[in-house]
Formats: sequence, structure tokens, C-alpha cells
Amino acid sequence: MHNELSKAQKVWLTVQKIPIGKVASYGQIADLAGLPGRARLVGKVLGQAPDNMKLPWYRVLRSSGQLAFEAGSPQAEKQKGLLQEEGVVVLKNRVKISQFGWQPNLGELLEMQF
DNA sequence: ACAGTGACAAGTC
DNA sequence: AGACTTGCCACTG
Repeated sequence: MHNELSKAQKVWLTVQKIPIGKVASYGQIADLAGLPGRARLVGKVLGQAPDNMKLPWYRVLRSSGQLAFEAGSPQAEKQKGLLQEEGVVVLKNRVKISQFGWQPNLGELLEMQF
């Protein structure tokens, strides 16, 4: 048995909260999900997430704004396309956090009780 | 138990 | 800016 579903669910629920046209870092999602220091776990569970569930995985990137995938890779290109559909500018495989970074307000934080 | 791993992060040069 | 190092800590075999 793997009751990891509990952690994965927290991550998925948190990622769902990222507004359209905004992005968040792996570490930020981990913190908001109540899993401080588990940035790498966030990436892992996103990769395990079934693609049928509408999960905006592409709104999650590194704290530097870099996409997690190698520039030019199929995954990176797909992520770039999905972000640009939402108006997020992706240049050199990176997004300007200062412009598109998600800053959850108090209301959004209150919604996040698991 | 233990060593290797990872869609990361922060610091140093 | 780009490359490298260290810290991180649960997951996996």
C-alpha cells in the first residue's frame, strides 16, 4: 500500500489554485501544500498525475523562472505553448516571475485548508 | 539499513 | 549570465 495519495492530493489541489496566466515555483507549491522543503516531491507527483485530470502542471516552474525541462525538448515546447495560450510570455525557456508569479492573497490561502 | 535518485533551491565564483 | 557546489529529504530498490 502507498498512502502517498494523501501528499499527492495536497499538491494537486494546490496546483489547481494557481490562477490562469500565473505561475508558481515547485518550492512555493510545496509550502502551500503543507510540505515545506519538498519541492522535488512536487515535481515527482506532477509527473505521476493522470493526464485526464485537468491539472495545470505547466504553471509550475523553478524558482528562477526556468522551465524544469531542457530547452527544446518536447515537454518544454508543450509547456511553453500551454503557457503562451494563457498570455504568459516565455523567452529563452524562462518566465519573468516578477511579472507572472502568483502571489496568493489571504482569501486564497484560507481556501487551502485540507 | 543503506545508497542512489530527483519536473528543486540558494549560495558562490 | 552561466556553471558548479551544497543542502535538501522522501522515495525506491
